[in-house]
Amino acid sequence: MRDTRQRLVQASASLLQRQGLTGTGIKQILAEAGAPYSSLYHHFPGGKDELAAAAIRVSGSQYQEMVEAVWEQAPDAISSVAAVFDGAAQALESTDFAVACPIATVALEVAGTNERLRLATAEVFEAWIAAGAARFESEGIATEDARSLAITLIALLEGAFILSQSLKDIEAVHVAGATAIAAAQEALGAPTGHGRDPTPRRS
Amino acid sequence: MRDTRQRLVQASASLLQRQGLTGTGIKQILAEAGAPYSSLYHHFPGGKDELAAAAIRVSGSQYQEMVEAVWEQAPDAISSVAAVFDGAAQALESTDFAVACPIATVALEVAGTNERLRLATAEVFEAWIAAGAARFESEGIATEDARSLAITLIALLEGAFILSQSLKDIEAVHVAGATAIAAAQEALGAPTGHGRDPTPRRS
DNA sequence: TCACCTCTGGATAGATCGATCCAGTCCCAC
DNA sequence: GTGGGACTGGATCGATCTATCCAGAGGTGA
Repeated sequence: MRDTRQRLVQASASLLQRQGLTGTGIKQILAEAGAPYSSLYHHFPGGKDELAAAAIRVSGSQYQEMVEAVWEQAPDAISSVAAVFDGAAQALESTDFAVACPIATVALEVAGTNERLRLATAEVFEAWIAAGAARFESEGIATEDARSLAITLIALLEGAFILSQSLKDIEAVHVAGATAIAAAQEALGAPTGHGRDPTPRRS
Repeated sequence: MRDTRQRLVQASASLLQRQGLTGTGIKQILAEAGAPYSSLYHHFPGGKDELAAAAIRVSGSQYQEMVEAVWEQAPDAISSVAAVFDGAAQALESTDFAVACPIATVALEVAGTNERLRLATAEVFEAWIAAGAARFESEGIATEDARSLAITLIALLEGAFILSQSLKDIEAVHVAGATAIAAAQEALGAPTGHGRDPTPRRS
């Protein structure tokens, strides 16, 4: 078994997303990965922290790749924004609100308590912002506006995830998606006509 | 000491905000509150869960009151939105990014693992949404649009908190605040002139 | 004063936490 | 085949976790 390291990282990523850092025990990770203690400390001498840092970075870039794949299937930037929020809503529903942001829970947990892991989450968010900003720049939006738009969209998505997961209702994701589309349209200088119903119902 | 119960709730609220649920131990709460084990289980026979539920509800309504106080000091709705985001940014900076949303960390932690506490966080968010919607309705916005606007603003604030706390930078709160103002202006049917610089710099 | 109830004080139980340890297995180079 | 590094298996450690337990302090009403 050469992929023990990879299984440890994937098991950690999955459990961290659902239970957070302090809510996930080493034994649980080992059980899910089917690995003994010694494998963990062989591959990650730094223990839980080092494993969690790797899991954060891996799941962060996996999520980014998934979003980019969705993005590229839409014909234009506005449709891409809509597709990302629709996809997020669908993922929430089909997993009973278990699958949302892979790192948000951990990010909040470690922000004031674990500088090493805080930096790992910051790297992921900064990569997401940079990727989004690059997309919007290529649409002709000025550099600073592109960055601001990317931040706005990520904030809307993250905030909607919190509300949707707590309320067990995808309403917030749809509402935030409509706002995201409006913000993108304005930044792109598009006509003010709304592409979507701005007041979706509660599900 | 008749206020032991209250001290327990306040200590829990403070620690839960900063460390989350599983990151906060009973002993730490008792130490901060200056209370023995038996007091906790006397006032909260349900143990940690019951105490946490009380803390979530109390800190949720305290935060709501604080936001409403800021809201009412501004001359109009748009200024109120700006004041809330400015106040949030100031609170983050002055506490080294420790004080943001009182319940977001716990909300994400318990969403899929603890139904009782999930319901407590859902109550708080629903109360915030209802309060915001009522404000916007009184400004002449249609019921459903008012609710959607409230959800959008809360999502923007929560998402910006995650980014700001992880990146240790208030940029996201300022950017989200600008988007929130634009969304409120559009819902209010205001002229499309922007009240604020839409592309704030990084701090 | 005495009985009673609320609340406090702190020891302790039983489980689980992250981490360490070392013997053993596997595989590749030589 | 044989030596050696990479990796696994699992017992075990001390700390910490939540929760329970009961004796006692303090105030109140009869």
